Amino acid sequence: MLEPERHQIILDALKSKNTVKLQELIELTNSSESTIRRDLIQLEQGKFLKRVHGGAARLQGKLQEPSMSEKSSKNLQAKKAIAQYAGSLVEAGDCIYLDAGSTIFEMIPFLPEDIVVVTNGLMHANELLDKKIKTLLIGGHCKPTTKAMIGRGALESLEYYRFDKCFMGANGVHPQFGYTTPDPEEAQIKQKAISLSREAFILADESKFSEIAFSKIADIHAATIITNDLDPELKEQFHSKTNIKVVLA
Amino acid sequence: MLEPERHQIILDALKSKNTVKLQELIELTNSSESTIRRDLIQLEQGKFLKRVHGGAARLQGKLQEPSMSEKSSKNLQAKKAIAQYAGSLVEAGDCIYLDAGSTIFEMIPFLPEDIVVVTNGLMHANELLDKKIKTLLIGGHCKPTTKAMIGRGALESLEYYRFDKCFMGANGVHPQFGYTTPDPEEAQIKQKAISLSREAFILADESKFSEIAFSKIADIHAATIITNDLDPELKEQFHSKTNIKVVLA
DNA sequence: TTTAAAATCAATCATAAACATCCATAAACA
DNA sequence: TGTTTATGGATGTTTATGATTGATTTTAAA
Repeated sequence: MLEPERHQIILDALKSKNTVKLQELIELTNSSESTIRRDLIQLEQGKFLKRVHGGAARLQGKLQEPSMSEKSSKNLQAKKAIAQYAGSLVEAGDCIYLDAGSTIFEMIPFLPEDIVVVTNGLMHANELLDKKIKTLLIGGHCKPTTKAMIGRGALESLEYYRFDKCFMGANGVHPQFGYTTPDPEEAQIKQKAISLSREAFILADESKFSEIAFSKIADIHAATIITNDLDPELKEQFHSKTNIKVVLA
Repeated sequence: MLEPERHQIILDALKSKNTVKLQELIELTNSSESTIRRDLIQLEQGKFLKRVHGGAARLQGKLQEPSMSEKSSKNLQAKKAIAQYAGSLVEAGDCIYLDAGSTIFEMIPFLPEDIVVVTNGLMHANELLDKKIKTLLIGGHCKPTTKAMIGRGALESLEYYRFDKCFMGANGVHPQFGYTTPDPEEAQIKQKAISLSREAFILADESKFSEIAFSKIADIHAATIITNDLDPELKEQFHSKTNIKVVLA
């Protein structure tokens, strides 16, 4: 078994639980104790986990802000369905904003070619260019974890644009403040982009969102949530109490 | 079996899984161990995959650069020597500008960590982030071919910055207008960045540049050309007629 | 709290696999 | 024809791995 394979198995094991025992990893990978130990040392040096007596523990920081590659392996099926539906909403000639995030990333294959896209996602811009789509990237400071453009420069760059539609990942909505993004700078960008757009769409690939979670967005702007599996009762609550529409992909 | 065919098989194998063993590739392609090894070295240089002990692994940030990777490995050798020298000129604490281009791209591994980099290259920003370097990307329109940021927005983004040093690719110098970049917008960015920098360095990986080619830059700003193999006579002409310095890597 | 047993750890070593390098051959090229 | 290029094999060298050793930590009983 190759080293990256083992490392992936170890990291995957830490996704479901907070800690993992050395013996478990030995069985999972069919490797010797020595090898696992060496792997753990490497992964700890790379700041992927913390070694503890008897095994390894997940890092706190990584949990709050999972990287795009980790997220993209999860729920890919549901994500794609939602992304495809969202992509179908974009019409030729549109000028749209795409938020930096793994769910939005999945939209790109389903976009029509004859549009203009503004984004703050480095990876997104790269993918869009490969799809021959006219792409503008807002400037600013690059966030290492999510490869998203943030900061004062990014906010100012946004000022120049107006969008027909904007598409946001749902993970950025906070119950109290309107966003769950750990980074307030990234949240600012989201909010600004929504305010510059005629229509706002939020892609929720996991149905574990609550009514209150979106209330702040509703205050700011009319928005539509696109999801795949929503409790009908919750959906009714949305309709009656907020100006947020909910559609199923 | 032809080389492009093998390369495609290798890359296809990595599409379905994260890693592939050398032995698998030998069977898949009916080639020898040596050949596969050479292929993997090439593909790694082209940033298509990462070589690991026992085989190859898919790159995490799946940013691929078909335009840059097609360069021959010969040029790459000379390019790296120049890039390494250029990188050694950067000191901790510097704020530098990196032009979008394959030569400049090679500098990145040789940069110290404790610096701030502003760039207009999408791929450059991605690579810099992976090297834990604080990175700012100027906004604007993304050019599909070179993945460079250009246009009005990019120019305006630049206004905010001042650089200790800037590094430019030599292919952008025009005999008459000072630049050979086919795209005048890209040339504008170069010129602007140079004017914002205390020192300007031009990396010439091919010695087929002429005196006149740099005259316009000399008019604008003092600059240093870094190259590997320069005709001594030509070098003398530079010294006597322009304010451009020439150094060998 | 002290002590002993068990578990886990770090360090070392031998081995087999993988590696880079070199060289010979054959094909493509000029 | 001579030259370059791609390939496959042979070579020592390096690396990853698993086992072994003794040191350290945890656990639990006295």
